[in-house]
Amino acid sequence: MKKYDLASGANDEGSGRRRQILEIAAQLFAKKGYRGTSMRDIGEQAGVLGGSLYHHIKSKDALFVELHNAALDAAENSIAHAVRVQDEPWARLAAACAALLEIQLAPDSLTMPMMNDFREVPDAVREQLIARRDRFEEIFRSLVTSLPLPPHIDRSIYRNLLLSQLNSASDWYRDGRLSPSEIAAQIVAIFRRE
Amino acid sequence: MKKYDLASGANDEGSGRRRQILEIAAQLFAKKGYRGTSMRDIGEQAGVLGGSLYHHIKSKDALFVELHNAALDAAENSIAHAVRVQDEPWARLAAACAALLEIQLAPDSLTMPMMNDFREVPDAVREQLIARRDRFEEIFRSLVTSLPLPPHIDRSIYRNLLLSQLNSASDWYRDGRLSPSEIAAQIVAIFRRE
DNA sequence: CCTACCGATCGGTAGG
DNA sequence: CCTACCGATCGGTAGG
Repeated sequence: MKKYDLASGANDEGSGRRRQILEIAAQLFAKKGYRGTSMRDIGEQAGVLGGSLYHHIKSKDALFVELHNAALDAAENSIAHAVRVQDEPWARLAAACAALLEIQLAPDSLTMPMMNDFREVPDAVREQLIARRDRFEEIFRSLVTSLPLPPHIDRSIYRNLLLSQLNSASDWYRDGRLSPSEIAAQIVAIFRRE
Repeated sequence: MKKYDLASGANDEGSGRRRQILEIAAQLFAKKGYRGTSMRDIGEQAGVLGGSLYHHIKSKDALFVELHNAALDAAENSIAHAVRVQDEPWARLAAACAALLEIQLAPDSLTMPMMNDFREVPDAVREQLIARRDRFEEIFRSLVTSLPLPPHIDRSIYRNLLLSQLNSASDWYRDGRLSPSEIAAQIVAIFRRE
């Protein structure tokens, strides 16, 4: 328990510093990727040398996994809350998409690096990431199952297409034009096919 | 001219070897990413030491850019050919999607690494990649412009969604179940909204 | 294509 | 949190 609880801890002084470091790391990982971000980069942003970070974290790998899990935890909570107040299947899906996109597209958020760049990560890390992501995707499996879709639509493909849509939105999104929830509305309008 | 012509060259002996190295590099970059692939990795697959590769290529950066451009050249050619025999706007889009997916999902192809992991690449490389990709996307801009879409659909968003769909298909695609063209049909069925 | 090497950078640690 | 360092690995090169 509280394995991925970034907000609080037994020791408030140490935890504030730790959380600050996690936020910096999340931003750098999101911007430069796992391999493109060195511990010295993170230290520089935090105002310390790279080696000093190891007082707060165990390893670069563990840091990355923790951030990834925290992001998915936050997304799950936000989605569960958004879906709870909706009854109609399409409305539930729309609420989930908007909640996820809101998190994915938030700048400077702890929850940004829900990454797809599983390629550049060590094997041991990738296994953990994939296991967590698979659990996360269960939410969408269930939401898609409830949808009244024509029989010629493959729901497995449909779900994967929808998820990759939501995950890669940050690749092309530039804020100013449309808000995350407007993007979500466009996605659902397409996927709703009406 | 013939800057990205991987198939032929003035010297057939040297070119065969070079092409082999490019194919190996493409597979490794696609699997492990730019930073996750070392010149020594590529050399190992080719049966030589890393340093020996520099007889055939100028630098890792140049190699990566060349592969990326070659992939987009091949995709453009394939798409242009597939679209040419179609008249109806939706049929043209469907043909383009199928052609692109066929390339994206082909295993062990030179043309695989049409990547999204622009994050982990040096700035100078990323600029070239993005410039080439923007040119590539013009095809889809034109295809989407011709589509009879309801007015509440934003065509810019629509195009980005479609492209990110096609680009990230390789993340979740597992062959055996559906063929690339069947995936393309599913995508178009959704985006066609009918 | 290899030997032999370069300067740089990496994740991480000991000891204070 | 720093100093000082480790072994490993990186892209790349000279010279043959």
